[in-house]
Amino acid sequence: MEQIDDIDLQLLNILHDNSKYTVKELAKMVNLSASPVFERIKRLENNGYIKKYIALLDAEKLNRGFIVFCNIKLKQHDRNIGNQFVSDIMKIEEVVECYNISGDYDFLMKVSAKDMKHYQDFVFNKLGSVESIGSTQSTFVMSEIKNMYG
Amino acid sequence: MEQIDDIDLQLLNILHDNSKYTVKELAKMVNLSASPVFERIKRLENNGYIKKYIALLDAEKLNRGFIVFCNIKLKQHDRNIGNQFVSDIMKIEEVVECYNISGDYDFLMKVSAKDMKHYQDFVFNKLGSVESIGSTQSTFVMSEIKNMYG
DNA sequence: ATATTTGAAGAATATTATTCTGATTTAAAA
DNA sequence: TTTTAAATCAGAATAATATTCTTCAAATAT
Repeated sequence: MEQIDDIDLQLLNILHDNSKYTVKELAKMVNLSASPVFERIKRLENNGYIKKYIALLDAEKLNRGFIVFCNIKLKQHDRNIGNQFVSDIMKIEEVVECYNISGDYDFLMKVSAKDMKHYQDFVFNKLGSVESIGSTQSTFVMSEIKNMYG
Repeated sequence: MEQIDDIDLQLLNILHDNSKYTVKELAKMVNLSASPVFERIKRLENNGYIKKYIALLDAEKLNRGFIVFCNIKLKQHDRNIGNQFVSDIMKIEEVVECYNISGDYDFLMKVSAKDMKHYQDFVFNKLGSVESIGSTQSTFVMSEIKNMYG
């Protein structure tokens, strides 16, 4: 098991916010030359500290700016129903995140839609055809205050 | 206002999942040569469809694998209290997302901690010193089912 | 039908990533 | 403390990629 030091952490924090810096720029930021920085990043990638690199898109421009947190209660709590739910949810593009949670509900989903009409259509037509769902409860996002990924 | 076509959408979807492809690789995927692909990506960046590029890190390896959704009710609903809350929350590193929501609570926060002990410490010491908070309710994530960003 | 615009391909160039070598430091062992 | 070995670094050399530029073809408008 590899150990990481303070410079590795600096690099991770920088890349988490912006992965387009050149190694030369990163080197200047952490007071090293390019080659050790390059090697450190490769090591962090190979050891799994960095999982992947992605582009963040503008949800509003892509007609996905209407965010809803949707709580789900299953009909029954056996493994088959649970697996069926997970399998169904995976195929629905509006569901961008889904968690198995504690509390009154079984799952919490983050849903990304164009607008209320689109969300209504999603609930009726998409969720409506997922047999394993017992009940749902929608919490609408009025504004995004903080997002360390966005 | 720029219009985007099907090839642009393909590029956006690819880059949203993996931004490390070379333009040559992307060109092959969308059946174009490198230069038009390069120009399309620059256009998508300049027009704001692509907001930024980031590295996704392994939360578990960085001692942040314990996820909790924390609902917040404010003491009062005036602008000062709200602004104070937002300002305070911005400084707390465990809060990775925060939304102003409809329903019984005012805000929904996604909190990222090392473990239950760390979360308890977060609630008592960090949230405990945010004066604007009236009450909280914690929903624990038992497992992550789907994450289009992770 | 002709001019104009748009978008693409391919070559040329610039920049950056990646590798390699030698030097320096650090840590451990004698 | 001295010696040895293992890491880590800097800087040069090379390879790969991004970026620019020119030309050409297709679509659209005149």
